[in-house]
Amino acid sequence: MTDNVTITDLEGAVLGLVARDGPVTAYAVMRSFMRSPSRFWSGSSGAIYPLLKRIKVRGFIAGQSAQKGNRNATAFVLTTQGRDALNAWLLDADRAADIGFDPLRTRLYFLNLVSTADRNRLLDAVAEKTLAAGDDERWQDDPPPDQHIGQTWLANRLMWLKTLRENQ
Amino acid sequence: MTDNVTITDLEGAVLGLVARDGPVTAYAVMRSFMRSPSRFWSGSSGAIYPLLKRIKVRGFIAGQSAQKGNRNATAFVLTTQGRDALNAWLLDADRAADIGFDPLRTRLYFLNLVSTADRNRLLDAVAEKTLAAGDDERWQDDPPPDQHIGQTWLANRLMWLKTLRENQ
DNA sequence: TTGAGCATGTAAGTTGTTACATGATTGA
DNA sequence: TCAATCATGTAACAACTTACATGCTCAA
Repeated sequence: MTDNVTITDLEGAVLGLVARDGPVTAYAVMRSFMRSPSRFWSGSSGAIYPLLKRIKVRGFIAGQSAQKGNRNATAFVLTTQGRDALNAWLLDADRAADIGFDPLRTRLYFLNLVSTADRNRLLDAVAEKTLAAGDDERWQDDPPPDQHIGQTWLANRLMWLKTLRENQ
Repeated sequence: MTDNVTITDLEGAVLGLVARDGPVTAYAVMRSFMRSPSRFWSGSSGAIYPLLKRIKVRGFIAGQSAQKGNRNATAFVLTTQGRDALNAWLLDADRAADIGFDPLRTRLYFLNLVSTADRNRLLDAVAEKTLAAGDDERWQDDPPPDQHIGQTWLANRLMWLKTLRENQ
């Protein structure tokens, strides 16, 4: 695909970070993903550095020299083409409406293979961890509008867990 | 990792299908994933066939000859080791409690980069598609206990969408 | 008899993981 | 001064996607 408009979700999220956090170094991008509470966004250097190189070649970001003390680093900024690609990804309703990957939902489809006791133990453990996640620094660190996203998501998930637990 | 206990989520879901649907052919497993409403579970033959070979080598499934008319096929069944691996994956509370990948949630973190009008248009479009998904055959096909999972999930998601839309 | 769908794969390429390497900087 | 962490990568490997190939079966 030499499409030059289609990007992956990881690439979209990276462009979003570059757009939002201004000139950012590769390391800063990496840390942002590592701080994510989701394992899906591992943010390993082996994923981020080649990705950055990739989207730079495609013309979505540009590197500018960013001296920090005695050592020179490269900070990335969004280009006009990058802005277009980001917008297209961001407002793609088809992709945004997808149900994605949910490790609990996936397991639920097979959970009648274990005893009711095991099933309930799992649901209770997940509920406890979800509740505890609200106090996790990774959810607390975000600035106000972002923090709201995480908190409403968690609150909603707890409601779903309650529904699942009640309906046997 | 020659761990022989750790499996990926796709491998776990495949083991779950084999356990639940009894002796199944590779093609039947593939179709199950293709019927999934989530793009995450693409179920391409290039993913399923090598995976099946992989977990057979690891001793999690066994193939038995399943004649179908004039043509001979292989149907897979779960082994005792496969059952152990499935159980470990299924009841792993740490992994089950992860928030996974949510294409809407991911976009929300960057949605203040676009106009309020664009943001609202996206949320409305996603809400509409989510509502329509409930009538989708892929959500309707499932047998009673499974269908319930999908329907409560969708209902809950609509509530979250309403919350997001109301809070500006 | 022919096209749709059943059924089973493989090859090439892309993307990601894990693990390693290297060196600078900084606070205790 | 020394450990942590900043900072930037790469190499080997694993897993997945896309595209293709092949042949069977069955209903119209």
